[in-house]
Amino acid sequence: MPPGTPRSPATLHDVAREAGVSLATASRSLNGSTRRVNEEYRARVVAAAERLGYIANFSAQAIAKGMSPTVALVVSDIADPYFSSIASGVMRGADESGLLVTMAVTERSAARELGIVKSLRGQRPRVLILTGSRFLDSAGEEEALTRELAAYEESGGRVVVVAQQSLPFDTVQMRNYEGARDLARALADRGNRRFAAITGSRSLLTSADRLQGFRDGLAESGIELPDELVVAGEFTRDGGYAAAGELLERGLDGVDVVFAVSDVMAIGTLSRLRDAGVDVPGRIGVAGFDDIATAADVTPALTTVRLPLVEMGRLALEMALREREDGERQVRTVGGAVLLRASTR
Amino acid sequence: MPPGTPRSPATLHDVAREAGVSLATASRSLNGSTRRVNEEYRARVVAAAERLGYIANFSAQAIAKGMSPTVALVVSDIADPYFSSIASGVMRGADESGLLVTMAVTERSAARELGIVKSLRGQRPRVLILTGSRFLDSAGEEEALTRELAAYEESGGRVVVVAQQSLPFDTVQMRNYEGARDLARALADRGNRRFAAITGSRSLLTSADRLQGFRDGLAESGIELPDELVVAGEFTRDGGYAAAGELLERGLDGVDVVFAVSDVMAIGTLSRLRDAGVDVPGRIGVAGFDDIATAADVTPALTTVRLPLVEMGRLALEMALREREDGERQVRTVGGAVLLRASTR
DNA sequence: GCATATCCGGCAAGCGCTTTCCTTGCTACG
DNA sequence: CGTAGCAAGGAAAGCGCTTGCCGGATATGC
Repeated sequence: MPPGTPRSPATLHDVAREAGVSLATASRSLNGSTRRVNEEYRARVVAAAERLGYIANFSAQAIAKGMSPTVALVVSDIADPYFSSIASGVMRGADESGLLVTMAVTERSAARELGIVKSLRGQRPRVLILTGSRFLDSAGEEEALTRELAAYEESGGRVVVVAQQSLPFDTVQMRNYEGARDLARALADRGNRRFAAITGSRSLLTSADRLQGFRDGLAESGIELPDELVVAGEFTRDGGYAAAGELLERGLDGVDVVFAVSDVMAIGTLSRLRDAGVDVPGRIGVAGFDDIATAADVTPALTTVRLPLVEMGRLALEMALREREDGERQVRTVGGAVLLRASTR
Repeated sequence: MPPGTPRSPATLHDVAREAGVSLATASRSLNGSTRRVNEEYRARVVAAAERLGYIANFSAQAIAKGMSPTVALVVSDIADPYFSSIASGVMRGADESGLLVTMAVTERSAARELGIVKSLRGQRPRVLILTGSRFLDSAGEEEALTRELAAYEESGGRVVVVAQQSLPFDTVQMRNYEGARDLARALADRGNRRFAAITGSRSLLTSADRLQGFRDGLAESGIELPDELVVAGEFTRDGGYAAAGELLERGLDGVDVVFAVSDVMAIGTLSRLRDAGVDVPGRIGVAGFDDIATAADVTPALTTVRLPLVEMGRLALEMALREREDGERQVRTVGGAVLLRASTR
């Protein structure tokens, strides 16, 4: 055999031969089974496996068992701290359960999301976790996605969606509306009177809910959020930066606080205001939503609504792994805690 | 069949039957092959697949081909923006090449890293990308890891390590030493004279290189970095925060700039100083390394050394996918550009 | 002491694909 | 018109593993 020829890794077959037992016994010894195997054999097999550096071929196991020990995770953008925190929770949980995580990125496109789900299904993962907001206006894709996910569950998989109440599957849901409303109340209580808002695309559910909550919270104090002071941008740092610029052009005189529907956007806003030489919170305050890790580290520290992102990821996985009681859809809701920090007064 | 029975997804077999062709023809039509198949048949197969919602079973393909169309990515911590940026680049590249990404987290433990690599090998991925710094003092694990990786390459896989010059595999390397040296020069040129430093664990290669580069850069201007002003902490935001506290206790009088060996640590430092009421950069400046996304968004904006993180991830994957010319080890080096921002004077 | 139950190896049949090899039906050429 | 050459479909042999079933050996009951 010429050097450089891929020497394939030891197979179970090799191990069985080396240990002088049958394939079946080797399999049962190494990879778990309901059946017990005599300790003496077991030891021999384990030793042989060790000697040969045997590592079970997941694909083969997957195919023999009809399902692979992996969880598929779909996020909008892994570089976004919101998603990377959730992913972190999922991965930690997966590790504890001996599952591999395969991840894919939608780049916030409903079409890509659908394609990704289809291709992930090719893996026959045990669990599929979907995070990232639904769009109000992508009904076509959404229906196709629902069909795809339903078919996947039908074939024995489990899907959990994080933060998208609109899909008929197990859900980890966050109180977007309530959190934003509480934030508005807290801000109003502190004497802030005029507000502006920066939202994601109007069709983004999460964004819309938060905005509505904020609006309603203000309304309780008789405060109105004027439409001309609500500007939409991409649901990213740069989107926040750009939207803040737009707001600046429209004139922010007399506005006490700008509410951005996510921390990432709020941080963009903060930067835009800083670049314009606007003092925060002296001249104007900024508030966000999510409490991503850096929210506490920007200056001034960002007022926001804390979401337990890492735990949400973990929770999603737990729900997926739990035996379903009675075919009922599970919905777990996590709340947000208002965190008043230095970026508002 | 009672409802709720997992109805397994359509197999290639089903498609072949539906289309009235053989398994072989169906396979060749759908999943690519060197052999051509008559257009009429092809169309029939494709139509049948569409009708049945057929999705190829990756595991089965993997097992038949001996290798699965996935790239395994190992990072220290996905919630860390440094890693999530690299991961983002890898995932984008993978998507373009039709590969799935499976990811695992070492939590900065060499032992866990080894375990993870072993378990990932079970997937028989085409590519394995390792990011995260090596440790100087984990020789045992490192040797075992090298053996494991070598065996993996032997069996046809490709490994690329990012930022760890010490492993004998294809490498995307960054100029840690030079970047830090250039930063030191730039800072000294601007008239800064007294420095302190915050590093990761002393045994962390990346950290050590950056510190040494910084030292040597200062030395060119005849400036010394006193040992008592170098404090080590965890390679995280909290580590930076804690280390800065330690530095504060030791007394920072007269120090012009604190250099933290990573932006994440620098941001912790910034927060610690802010909490202590120390004006940055008025009383003291802070500099980091990496240029993670938020570096520009903290206030004051962080002086740092820019590394093209996303591109590094993408590059790593490209290298792995490129045919190896002649068994030679490839090393690609990316440089860092000094970015003087508001956090230093 | 015999029948029955229990334990545990091993055999072999898959799991869903790819790919080699065989076969058939053409085209091309002398 | 005969034969070599080629294109393309199909049969079947795996790929590495799990697991239902069989059967020999040992334990248990009357």
